[in-house]
Amino acid sequence: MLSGDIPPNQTIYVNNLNEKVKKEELKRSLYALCSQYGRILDVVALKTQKLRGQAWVVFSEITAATNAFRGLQDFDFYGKKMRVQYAKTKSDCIAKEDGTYAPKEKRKKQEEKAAEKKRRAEEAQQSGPNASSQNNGTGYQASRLGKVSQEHLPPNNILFIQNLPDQTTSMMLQILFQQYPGFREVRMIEAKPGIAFVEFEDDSQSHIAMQALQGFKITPENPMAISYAKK
DNA sequence: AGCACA
Repeated sequence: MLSGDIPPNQTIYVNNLNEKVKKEELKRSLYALCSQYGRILDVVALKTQKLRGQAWVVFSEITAATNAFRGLQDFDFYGKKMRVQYAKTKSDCIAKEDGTYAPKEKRKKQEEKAAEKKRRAEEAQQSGPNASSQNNGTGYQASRLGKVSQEHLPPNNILFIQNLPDQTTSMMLQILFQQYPGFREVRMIEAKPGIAFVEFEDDSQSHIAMQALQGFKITPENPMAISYAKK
């Protein structure tokens, strides 16, 4: 039996993800990586025992999901090969769009879970540690835009990236830029948020990556501005 | 391995 017997879906299910990556960074990196294949409506990732190492990326079009499905199969992501499938069911945010959203089932499920938990708690008659840290700092901050200087500079194997969101990590940039041949490294400066340097082996390779990722949005608010670095 | 929507 083939494992790819799940019908196409505009949501892809990704697993074999590196579980050490924090949820918010994981979501942002997936957003950034998957944006190349089309418009993304949502990225869902939970770090519960059952759901860590997995994520769902919801595209606005099935064709985009299909391209991501193919293009990202075995993609090296935080040191592990991404495994991509179609999601088995429709995402809530899609159901919400076409009016088929049925919150009742979910509530029922949640009620069942809650009831079960309560029952167990009552039976055990014990007090356990409350480790429910719901830190949802979904902070899409407005960028410190100001002056994104775009003067014309001579070709350089090093690229200068501006207008990055605050939470950008060098790993996130590596994931994006390493897809292009000749990639060497990313350098970020602690004291200077919002910018980075990305080095390639030569000018033509840096040029190709610049063309490919010019204006690329790590978050919807932050199209990156790429130029050659000054010599 | 594991298919959810805090």
